[in-house]
Amino acid sequence: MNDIETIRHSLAHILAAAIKELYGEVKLGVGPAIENGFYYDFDFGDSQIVLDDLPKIEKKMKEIIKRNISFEKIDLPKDEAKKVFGSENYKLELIEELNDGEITAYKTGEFVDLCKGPHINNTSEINVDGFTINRMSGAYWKGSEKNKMLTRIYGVAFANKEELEKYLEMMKEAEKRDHRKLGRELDLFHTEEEVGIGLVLWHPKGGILWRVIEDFWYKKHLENGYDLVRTPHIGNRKLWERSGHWGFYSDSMYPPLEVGQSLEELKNKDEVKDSEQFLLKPMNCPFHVAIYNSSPRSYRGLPMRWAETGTVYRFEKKGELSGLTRVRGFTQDDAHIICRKDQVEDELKSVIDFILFIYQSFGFDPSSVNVYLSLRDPNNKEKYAGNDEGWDFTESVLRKVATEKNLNFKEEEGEAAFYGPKLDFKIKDVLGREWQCSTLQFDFNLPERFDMKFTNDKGEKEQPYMLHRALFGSFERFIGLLIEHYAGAFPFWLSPTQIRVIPVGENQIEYAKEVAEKIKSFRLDIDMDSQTIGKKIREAEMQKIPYILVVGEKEKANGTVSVRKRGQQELGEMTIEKLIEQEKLA
RNA sequence: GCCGAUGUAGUUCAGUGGUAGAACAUUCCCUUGGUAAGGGAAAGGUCGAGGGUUCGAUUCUCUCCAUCGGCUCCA
Repeated sequence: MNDIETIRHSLAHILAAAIKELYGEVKLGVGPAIENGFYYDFDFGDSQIVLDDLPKIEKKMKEIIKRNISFEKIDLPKDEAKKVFGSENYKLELIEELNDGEITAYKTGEFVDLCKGPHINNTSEINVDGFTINRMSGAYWKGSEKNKMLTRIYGVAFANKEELEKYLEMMKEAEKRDHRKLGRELDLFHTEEEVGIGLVLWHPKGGILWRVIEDFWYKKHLENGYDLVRTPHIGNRKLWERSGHWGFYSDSMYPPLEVGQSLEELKNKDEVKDSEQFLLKPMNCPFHVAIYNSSPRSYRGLPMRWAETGTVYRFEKKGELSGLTRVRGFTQDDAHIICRKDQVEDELKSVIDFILFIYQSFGFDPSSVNVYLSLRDPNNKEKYAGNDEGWDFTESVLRKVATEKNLNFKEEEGEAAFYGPKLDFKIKDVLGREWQCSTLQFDFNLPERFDMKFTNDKGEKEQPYMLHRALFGSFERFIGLLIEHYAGAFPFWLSPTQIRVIPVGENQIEYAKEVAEKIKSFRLDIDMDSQTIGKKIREAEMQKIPYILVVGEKEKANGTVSVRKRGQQELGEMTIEKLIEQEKLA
């Protein structure tokens, strides 16, 4: 029995073989198995391929599979390999990087591919109904935008037709909980071109959702020893020059506001005199550093934990924008912790605890959150700020606390920020894409550039350690993922509308108002439409409101309500007091 | 930014080389109802934007814009 991974990888070879048979002059890139399927990169040269070509390719693959040809492994010395792949420039590039002795290829009929395996023995082991070729896109050779863009063809593959169909069905279901779709259906937010792409407009229901989350956030930060700070949306160019953003981050920043003339003068194209430039902040850090540097600091005052829900603006490339998960204006739930070396470990631990607490509070199972320890690229040390000693210490202390906190993390070399190592927490969206949310980062850059100091217990000036951290990452992204996580059916405490009162007929409207008055501490409304009860129930269910209170003549006479809980049948008739007690509403 | 796809009413979608239709939503009227759609009427669209071809373009074509899926990048 073959591993599905192996089948997927073998299918990638068959895809390449099919392309070779269909298009001849194509150059091969690479073709690995991936989650749920496989892909292969091709350079089609001058000829083009479009989406409509995919069925033809799939058909050719099935034809090849039915030939029952075997996968033969071939060991090749380097020179031999270069001969075999004579005109395949991408393959030759890969061969150059391999050591002699490691080079193997697999032969499937006439098709030979550079590959270390493993593979299935024969194409007959593949179920022709278990896969489909469904997508294509561009992809840079070796993942670098400096290289040529190849055409990547994707397939999804499973052991058999049933599993494939189950997967496709699952993806269709997943699309129903897409936050962009639910955002519209539940009237939470929208974006539009006239306002600006990547800039989110939060509707009343989205606004209250945000507010509830934000209130929770403030409360928990105050409980956890943070102080709150508040900083502006724009800052003088000089600040961003000093922080290094002007130099290193300029392609992600909105261009400067010219503040030497009025808008009127600008429109008249008047000459600018004595101009100052201000930039929209892409990060809050330099402002927090400025607060720190505004007065001399003592070791006794550390750690300082300064939190701010700071709205930042980044000029993301158009093709990178996506719903709430990737936008141009977003609010980070930011905090900076400035501390002594001997405090670093405890601070890290408490941030990790805080992060885990947040996930628990919003119903995310820790196993659904992937953790990454992002380290320096050891072969490319010169591109990082700070010194070896600092990096060695911070990388090892991050690893230590992550281990002690039993985080199931993956180490990734070369993924650190230029200014320091970090621990990243990523959540998958409905389409399986990972989005970085919580992050815990060291910064060697700003303390140095802004010459941050404190006086230690020996009376000497010392540079503090600076940690950046965000729990949600950004409100936008986190709420987007939260919408998908709950499929829009938020728990009671988060629901924009918690309770809807539905009078059966117009004779109960007054009573419905009395009921509403009794529970006005909750977020509720009354559906007074002159519609059938069925219609109004349907509407409330589609809006995913947790509790529906139906009041008719009977309830009015008894001083009760008929309760319907979201997604369930009736809970029955009861008094308001009973409902609150039974359902533990607060 | 790059590769591919898509763009018709608020939403989901039909449709056509002779200037557009449905359902739901909206407004009004009738209905006052008992747990997922009661009935009727009205209103709503420079068919993404701008060029080109044509007697005539929403339809064909080009450019641009936006959205979606990837790539790169990222909270």
